[in-house]
Amino acid sequence: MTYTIGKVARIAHVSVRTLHYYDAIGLLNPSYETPSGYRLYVDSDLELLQQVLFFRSLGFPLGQIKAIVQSPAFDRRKALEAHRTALLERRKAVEALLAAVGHTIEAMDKGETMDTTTMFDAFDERALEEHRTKYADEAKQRWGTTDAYVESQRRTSKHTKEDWKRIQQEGAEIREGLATLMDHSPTDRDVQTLVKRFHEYMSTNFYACSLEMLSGLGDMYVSDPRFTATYDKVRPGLATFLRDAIKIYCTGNAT
Amino acid sequence: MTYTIGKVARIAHVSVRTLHYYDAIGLLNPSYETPSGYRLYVDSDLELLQQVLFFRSLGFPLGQIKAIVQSPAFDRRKALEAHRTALLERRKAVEALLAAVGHTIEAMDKGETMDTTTMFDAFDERALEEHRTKYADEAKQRWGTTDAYVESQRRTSKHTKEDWKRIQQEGAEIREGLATLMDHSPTDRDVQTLVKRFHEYMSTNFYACSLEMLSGLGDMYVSDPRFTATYDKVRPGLATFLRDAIKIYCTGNAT
DNA sequence: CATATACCATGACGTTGCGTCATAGTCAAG
DNA sequence: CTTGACTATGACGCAACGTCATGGTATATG
Repeated sequence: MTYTIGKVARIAHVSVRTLHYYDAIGLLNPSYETPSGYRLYVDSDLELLQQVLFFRSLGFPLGQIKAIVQSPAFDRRKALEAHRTALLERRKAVEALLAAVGHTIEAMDKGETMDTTTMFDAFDERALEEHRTKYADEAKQRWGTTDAYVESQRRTSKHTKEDWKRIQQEGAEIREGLATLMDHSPTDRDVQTLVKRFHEYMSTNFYACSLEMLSGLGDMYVSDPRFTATYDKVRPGLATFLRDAIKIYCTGNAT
Repeated sequence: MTYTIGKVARIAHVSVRTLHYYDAIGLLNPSYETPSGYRLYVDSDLELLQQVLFFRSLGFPLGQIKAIVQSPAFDRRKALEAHRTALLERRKAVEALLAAVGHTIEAMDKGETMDTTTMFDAFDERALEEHRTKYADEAKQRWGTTDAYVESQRRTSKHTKEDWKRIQQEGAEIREGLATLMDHSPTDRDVQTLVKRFHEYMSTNFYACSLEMLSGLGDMYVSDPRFTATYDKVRPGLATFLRDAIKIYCTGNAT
């Protein structure tokens, strides 16, 4: 019993184009063809197609499916586990996006409007939020408390629209100040004074910031593109400069 | 102050190619260019780029980003909500894949091997599982019990490798039998006898199957491509035929 | 001032899995 | 013999760039 391409399409509920494509990429070549060049599929072809569709339904890319169905020795079990891992990562990625969108909506509720500057804020604030949560999690694990978390919640959620404008203003001032001092060494007295102000600024407006957290924040300014961009836009290299200055500040103030 | 494309790329941490692309699609056109055709970006361009990257980081497609950043009147809030909905769907899709992969791995553990026939089983079993769970959920909602679920778990998880071979064998027999009777009416006595056997087969080997559930199963054989393919491969039109026969069986046996 | 080097431009192909024409040959029925 | 249903190949389109390839430009240096 042989089937023309259209019949196969109807039986398996795929489009003719799909079968054309699978033939073209060598995933499923019909066993026979008529003198006039029509594709003819047989039962074993249909079974192979079922397998293909099965793995497709699990989200495997066609390239892998080809490897899986065409070599019986292929370790399907391992492929499935690996695929599961990949899917878990995909889910994590989507969840990160969801969190980001959620934070943005929140930020909009606070600011009501969305001009250029609040944009930046929302952008940076997301990174900041992640940083804080990360530390809060670690703190929770180490000390079994959620105090830091609770406290920080209190601090950022109480800000009014006016507050935000002021906070953002002061942040810009600090950045500008640092930018004009970039020709000096990060150890420079004036620079260190600004870092101190930055530390207080963070602690006052965002969340109680230990020296350790501040240090981590400095690293993030260099490693997280969201922050780096904001700082480097004021003056290229500013992010790195601030991180170095923070490191020195933290070392100098360590108990 | 103007920036060449390379500088912008470094500041914003994107590739030159990306800026080329954004220029090409009209998402971000530099404000000036040198006599020799070099792109020159100004500060306002950088700010626009920041906005673009912001929305990109939320997972928006560039086409939408273009609309968002280029018309100030655009309702960003609504766009965000809509995007959130889309992300939720994406997460659901990934989770469905994860469940499917999980089921397959389980099925492999049961069968230890993965020949052609167990493949089908895993394929169909997934659909079956979804159907059962759906009904279990509804049952839970209606009667506040999880009995159906628990019972089915007991029923399917107790099968040995031998059992599965037998079950699969009987399933094939029923399908074959129905296929040879397809020229008759679905109301035919022999057909109805086979449907009864099918009902018992399902109840014995899978889960207690009320007439209502059986009827739903019949619908699924036509609407869910995973089942339809399995049945139509035996003989095209078999899925529909079985559904019709099931309907009649259910009507005839209704209390 | 000529050259080496770093930076810029445009063009085009590759990626993933098909959908969607466009053009043209083939087959069975009336 | 015509018509309509079906088939074939070929090629563009989509999303968001990465990655050459080819060639002009700006700048620092010997």
